[in-house]
Amino acid sequence: MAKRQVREEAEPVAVSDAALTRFLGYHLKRAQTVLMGDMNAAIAPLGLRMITYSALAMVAENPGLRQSHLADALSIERPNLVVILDDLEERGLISRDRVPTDRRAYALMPTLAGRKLYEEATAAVAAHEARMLAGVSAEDRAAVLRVLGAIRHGKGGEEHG
Amino acid sequence: MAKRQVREEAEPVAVSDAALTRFLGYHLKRAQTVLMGDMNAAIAPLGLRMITYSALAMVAENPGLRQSHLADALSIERPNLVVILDDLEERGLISRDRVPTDRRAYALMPTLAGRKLYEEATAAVAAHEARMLAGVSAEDRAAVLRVLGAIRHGKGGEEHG
DNA sequence: TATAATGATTATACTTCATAACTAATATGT
DNA sequence: ACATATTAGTTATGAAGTATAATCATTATA
Repeated sequence: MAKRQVREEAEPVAVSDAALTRFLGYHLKRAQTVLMGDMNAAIAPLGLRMITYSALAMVAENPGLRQSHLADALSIERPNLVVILDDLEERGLISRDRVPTDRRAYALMPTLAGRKLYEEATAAVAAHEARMLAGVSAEDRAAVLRVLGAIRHGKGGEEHG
Repeated sequence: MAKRQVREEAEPVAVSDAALTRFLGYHLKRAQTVLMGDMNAAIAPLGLRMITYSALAMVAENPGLRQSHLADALSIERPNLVVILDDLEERGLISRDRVPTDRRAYALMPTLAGRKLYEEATAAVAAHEARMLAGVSAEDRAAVLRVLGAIRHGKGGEEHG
């Protein structure tokens, strides 16, 4: 019988992305996508996504927080936060308590179940990130934080503009 | 007169995000958002977005590329690539040439205008990234590439299943 | 006290990203 | 050769993320 042409798994076909790999932004975006997807998968069993976890974490660490302040802290729009908090509230993880001194506002409070799930999720995220960074030195991690901080806080981004 | 209660610009209200800042993923996402937005703004005057630029760059550096291979290389779905290429083609930056040996496929080719715009955009992106990373040492940049590579290629992400 | 501003919400639209289904062409199996 | 399956590209469509305008209740301001 003729030697079967092995082509089973659609071999990747060499495409040079040298033009893009010279940019840190390219690596940044791709790594971010991978990490985000991985993290979401890690806490999906707990019924959380990264954005939900982030909100829960902020409430747990800043009890009494207002929604507008949380939205600012997470850099998301207020309307989009509403549905996230609706989810957390419906599942009994946080409560929206009326603020006596300002009855327009809600003081966000974690429930006992919320605190518990927050601890579990934090452990899961930490464990997963530790695995992802297992082979990375402490120096390299520190370097990454320096660089990401520089990017985020716009070194030379908008001078006198 | 009473001392005017200065509250003009909605001062940020201290919210502790210490629970999240311990995770590299948090910094990664935020830095990525900032950098992406900045880069898009940098090449917007050329009528490009990062995804359009990336596609143009790949075509310019890999003339004759097929759409499916480009989609794989950019990690986007084929249907979503179509509209990107439609845009580039309508603007005369690339052409979809029929492949004689396989009349289903298109060989993507940059036009002269496409090459020229690619050069301009590359200069703009490079200049902008250089500014963003102005204060960052070469060692730190190398460290970032190591870490992002480790994340992207899943160190310990999915062993045996 | 009338007017403006704020906190939260609703409605909505736009963008991004993914899947299913379709057409045309090529590859495969008997 | 001919039926069947596969592939390249496209179309249609839906889900998720993100942003804006408008509204209601409440608080601040002139």
